[in-house]
Amino acid sequence: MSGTGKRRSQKERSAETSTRLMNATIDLLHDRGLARTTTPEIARQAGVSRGALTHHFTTREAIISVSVADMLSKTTRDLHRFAEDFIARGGSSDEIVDYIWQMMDDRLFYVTMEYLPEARHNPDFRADLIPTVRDFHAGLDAIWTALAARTGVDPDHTRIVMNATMCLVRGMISQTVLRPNDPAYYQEMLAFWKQQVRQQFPIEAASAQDSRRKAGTR
Amino acid sequence: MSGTGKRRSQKERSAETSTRLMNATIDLLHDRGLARTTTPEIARQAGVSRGALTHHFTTREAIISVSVADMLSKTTRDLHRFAEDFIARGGSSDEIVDYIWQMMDDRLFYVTMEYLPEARHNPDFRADLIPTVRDFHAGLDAIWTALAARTGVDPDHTRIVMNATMCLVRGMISQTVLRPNDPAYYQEMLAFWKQQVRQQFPIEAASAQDSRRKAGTR
DNA sequence: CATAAGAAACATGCTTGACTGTTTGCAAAA
DNA sequence: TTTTGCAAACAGTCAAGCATGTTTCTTATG
Repeated sequence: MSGTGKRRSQKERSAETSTRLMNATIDLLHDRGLARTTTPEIARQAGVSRGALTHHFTTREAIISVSVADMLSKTTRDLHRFAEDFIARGGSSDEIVDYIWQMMDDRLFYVTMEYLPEARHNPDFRADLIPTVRDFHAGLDAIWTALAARTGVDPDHTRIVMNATMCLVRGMISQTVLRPNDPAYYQEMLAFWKQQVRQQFPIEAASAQDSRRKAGTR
Repeated sequence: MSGTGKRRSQKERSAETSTRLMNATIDLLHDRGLARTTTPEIARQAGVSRGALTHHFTTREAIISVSVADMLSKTTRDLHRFAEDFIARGGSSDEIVDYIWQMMDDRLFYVTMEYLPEARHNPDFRADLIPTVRDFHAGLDAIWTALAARTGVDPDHTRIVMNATMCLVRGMISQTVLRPNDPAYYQEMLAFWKQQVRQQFPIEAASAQDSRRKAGTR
């Protein structure tokens, strides 16, 4: 695939196998659930032997934990990129809500729903995750803090709105499980929420001229 | 416990064993998670033999499905009782938010988080649950519809606020897994949300004299 | 009302299958 | 040649489902 030639260094081989295994793990978590994400299944999905898996990851819990942390840190990188861009051009609160929804709906929270119960009952697993989750929230903070500074809104209040937004979106994605195939329902709720958030940042007309939206809302 | 060698009818025996098994199942789901809710463990927790379990429930999936449905329908009954009372005395929107939070935080959504991933990947299991969930939402509707009628707010808009409230609370409970031991955080967010909801039902100061008990729902 | 037949509730043990962690074997890179 | 990356076989565990045995209740009948 991406191999520049036939000869690859050990590091290259190792890195590619690890990556394949981690990607396979996330794919399986998303597509088939944690219970069905077994080590033989991961190896099959990654196209390597189970021996290769045990060579790179000592235990099932380890590969899952590492894969999830990897996914989260990638998402955090994206988040920081978005934050930079958002700050540079002075984006709207609507955009933030849309971005968060897209991000969470694009596998992130579905995968989260898979490991969250395990994290609740397994202290080691939970301890592994918490630092990564903290980084992720720092990325979120960067965005909302910028919005707060620009609109002169109390940062503490902004943080509440931010967290409420995250919770709302989490709950919405949860609901898709038992209420699927109803995009209009979720778009309507998002529209309502965007309006609520707008009310929290009233002076936003400052940079109203560049209200070009990338993500079309309904 | 209660029956010390007393002669009980078959139906009584059967019913008690079933109940014990279903309660044990919910307890285990909450305390140890779906993966650890095995049939031997359920039997042990219920204080009956595994044979008794297989006698009453053909398969593991069955006992879990039935137990969850039972829990949901109990919650729905409570909800209807609350609705009746709420309508009778013309309660406030704050009360609804508090009630929902209490209800969800009191095991309901923790247990839900356990089976939701399974429901996502298992169509039979999901199909079993959907009708019960629909009943539950009907109970919710009863409350909010009463509030809408009293305050003269558009029912469709009210439904959006209701659903947003449910989603918010779901997301909040999800967050408790990786952000535990911070009740102030959640109370602050609830306070914010109660204020938002209040704004949606502005005329609420009116007294509760014109609330009729019978004519409301159904 | 006594009791025996039968049904329902419950208990115990066995079989199968699958998964996890480990060890041994082997080829390619260093 | 040594080390590293990977493959394949192995051993231990445990749950799920099933089948057969045992107790408790119900009821039909004399």
